Amino acid sequence: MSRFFLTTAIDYANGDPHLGHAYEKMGADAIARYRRLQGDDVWFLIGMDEHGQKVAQTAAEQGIAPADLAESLAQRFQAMWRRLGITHDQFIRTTTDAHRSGVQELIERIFERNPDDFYERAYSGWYCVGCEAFKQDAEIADGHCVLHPTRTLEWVEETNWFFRLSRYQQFLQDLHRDQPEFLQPDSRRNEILGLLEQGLEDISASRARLTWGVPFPRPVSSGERQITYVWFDALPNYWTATRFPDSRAEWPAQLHVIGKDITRFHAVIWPAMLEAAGLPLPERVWAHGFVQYRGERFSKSAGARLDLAEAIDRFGPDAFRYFLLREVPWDNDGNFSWERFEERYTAELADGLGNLAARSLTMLAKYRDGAVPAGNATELDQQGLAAIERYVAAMDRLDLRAGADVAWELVTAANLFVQQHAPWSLAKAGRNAELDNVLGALARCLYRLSLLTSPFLPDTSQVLFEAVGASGEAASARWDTLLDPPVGGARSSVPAILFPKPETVS
RNA sequence: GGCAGGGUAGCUCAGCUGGUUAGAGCACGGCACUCAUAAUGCCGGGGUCGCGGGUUCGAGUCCCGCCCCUGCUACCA
Repeated sequence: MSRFFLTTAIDYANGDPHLGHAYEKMGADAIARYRRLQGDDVWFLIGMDEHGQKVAQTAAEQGIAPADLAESLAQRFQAMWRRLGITHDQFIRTTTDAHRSGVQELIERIFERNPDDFYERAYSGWYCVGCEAFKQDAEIADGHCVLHPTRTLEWVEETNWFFRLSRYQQFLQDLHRDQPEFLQPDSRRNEILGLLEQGLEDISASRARLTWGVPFPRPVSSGERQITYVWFDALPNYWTATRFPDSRAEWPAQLHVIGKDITRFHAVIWPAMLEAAGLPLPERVWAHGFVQYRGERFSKSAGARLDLAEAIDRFGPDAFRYFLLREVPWDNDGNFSWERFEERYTAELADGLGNLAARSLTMLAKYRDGAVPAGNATELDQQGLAAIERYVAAMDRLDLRAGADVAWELVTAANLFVQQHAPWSLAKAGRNAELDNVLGALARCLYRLSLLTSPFLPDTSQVLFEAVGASGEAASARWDTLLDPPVGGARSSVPAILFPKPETVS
């Protein structure tokens, strides 16, 4: 049994959870569930980034304290993750004392081990008083902040702490060249290699004008105390999480699941920080793509057009998880559309897995009164074992879609198996031994499917598991039971329809 | 602009080092079956493989040019 510590990006406490947030959590959760099935000792970390000027501003607009805004959003995010069946073990919040002290400790470690890595330097730029933040060229139009066109931008200089990121260029180039598995998929790795070719600039580690964040542990030479800038506040959460009193996480993490937009921070800045602090690097960073809606990326505004809670309610959390993980490739962008959702729901869930379960379990009830016969191994068992191998290969390389594909190929194989053996004919002819073989094989196949589908359809998986007469939790079943599912002699039952057709619903 | 990756059936995509009539799933049309959520199985229609050249006995697969799409091009979480 090996440890598997995985994380997702912490979500910014500046708005409600939307499809983009949910997609990442569902994918990471599928991986967590798969690793547990494999017998790993999993620790799954999720959380929220609650500092920064935007949070302070949004809170001010709402007339509440930043801490209250963070608290209310943390509740909303956690409620959403419960609704989706996300099985995280820890929910970190960057405003907690443990995180704040952890950040300061990490910074001190760098000061101690590599004193030259932090230095004071003037940072200058166009400062918008309305935003209380420095603006980049892209955010400036006609010499004014695009969000506050009536205000005047000021050219401001401040002295703050810088981190000597440039010193780690060679280290990072070696890392990405020698360990291609560190950052996946390859498309993202290539981008980072290209970026590194251009050379690295040092980055701010503190800011004078920030108000809402972790105090930087050392003052600048003028004596002023500043606030830790985003990189050194947010990224360390993966490490500080392991130091919470109630955490069983152990550094380093095996996997960071992130969105492709923050690849650079995780593939460049974070490894450099860890190296500077003398800490081991995470084993792997996976940058997933985005779910698009009518060709546009999900964001706060797009979230308003597709309400996440309503989308989940339409077919339920299992179907929602399944659809997104099967429709959107985990290494690239994909599209969300109700048309595709309905197609997949009908073809794959209702007519595919759902109907296979219904016909198999009904025949067990009708012909054997629910007593699952042992029977001999059949070609369906062979196909099941072959599917398991391909499933493991796909899931181990984090190809969630391919993993689901394998499970549904087994569904197709089982339907063909039923058609070819026509159990109804065997029953009429009184060919009982043959009928036992067929029904036993179907029960074992459903057992296998219940485990293979559990990362995608956790609730349905459990229903299926119990329906074939297995006892306990599908989620904690031993993986080796897939070789010879322990259902012979068990009592099966016919559950309610797993995936009702839309017209049946209303 | 530079770098990277793509443009293959209505849709989503496979097609390794060039080689028999270009494949899968979904959708669509017909047939069979009845255990099942009119579900399942079988058969079938459907593609100038972005455009134009070139190399070759032979190119979706290699080379050149062009068109289009996507990503990256650092202080946004």
